[in-house]
Amino acid sequence: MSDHPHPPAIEERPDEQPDDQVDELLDRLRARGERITVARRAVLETLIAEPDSHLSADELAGRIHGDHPSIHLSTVYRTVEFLTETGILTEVRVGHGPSSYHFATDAHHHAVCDACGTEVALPADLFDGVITRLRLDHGFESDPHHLTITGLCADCAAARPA
Amino acid sequence: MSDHPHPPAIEERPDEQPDDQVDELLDRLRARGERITVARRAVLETLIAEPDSHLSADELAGRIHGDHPSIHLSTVYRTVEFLTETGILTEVRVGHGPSSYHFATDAHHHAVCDACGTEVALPADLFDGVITRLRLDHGFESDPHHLTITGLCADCAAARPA
DNA sequence: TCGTTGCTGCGAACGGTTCGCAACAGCCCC
DNA sequence: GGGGCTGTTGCGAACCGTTCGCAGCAACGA
Repeated sequence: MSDHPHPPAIEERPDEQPDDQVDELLDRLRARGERITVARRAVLETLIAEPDSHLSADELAGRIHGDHPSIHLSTVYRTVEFLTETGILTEVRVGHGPSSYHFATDAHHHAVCDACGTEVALPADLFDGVITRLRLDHGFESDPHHLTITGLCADCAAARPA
Repeated sequence: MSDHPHPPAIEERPDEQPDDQVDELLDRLRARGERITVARRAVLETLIAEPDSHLSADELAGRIHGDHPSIHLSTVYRTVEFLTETGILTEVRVGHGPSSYHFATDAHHHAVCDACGTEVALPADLFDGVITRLRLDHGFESDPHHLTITGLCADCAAARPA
């Protein structure tokens, strides 16, 4: 796999066609000696088709079933696990629910509401100070691109009586 | 301690006997009109007996079974849920494993290692800047006392090839 | 085109947690 | 201190997200 737990992001090319983006990612896999399979292509295509969403394995499988009814949920799990290890995807764990996945290019943090599950995207530099202190004081290495913090979103905080 | 949605911490009295601390917490429940039951007392006693640990529902049940073999695991789940809602306990979710619980008095954050699951306790003020920015920029209210951040602990970061 | 090897489909199993229900136990009131 | 109301418990089954084992298949190099 990689020589770094958090590989460099792929280049952003907003002018590129979705298919080209998928091919580019697949080329990266091929270059590493990984196999290109229908399931891997399908997962990438599905995520590229909904750029800003965070899909769970189950949601991915549901969408993929339209074009590829034979791709099994467990294959989706194995595929997202593989793509996460490879550094192409990032796993986001929200509360008690299922994990969801998005492209690792999409560098940002998340605030997840404990009450309603809403996710708020946060700027990538928000935790810079904290991460530096963690490293210096505790030797702890945090992924500077994908952290999740919990609390109450504006709506739920307002609705909740102090 | 604060004006935020999470209830005020109970007072710390290190000179107090464990039993007195339990009684004090139970008095708080009684004052709210909640019932005092064997299970609730047992959970509080067990957690007070191991002040710095973070026990899962299963671990709690295991310890409680020594004195109270009839207290069922599902009762422990319901009890910690109740005590968390009441503000006496805090739930800490680490990685893919089970939730664990500790007293809400014990204000600190956690860094959890993605690789080995080690928890590092972090100073309570570490996230102050981040929390302020979250509130001002996103209306998001985070619990300033109990956040969890993930990454690699010093050992695992060192063991992992660059 | 063939052989190797890794991926997939399938279903069963897993771990953590929740649920429904009848029996029980706290607490209030007399 | 004896009811009675009502919330809590014990129990087991169910649930949900996820993982696993295995046989068959398919991607890729030769």
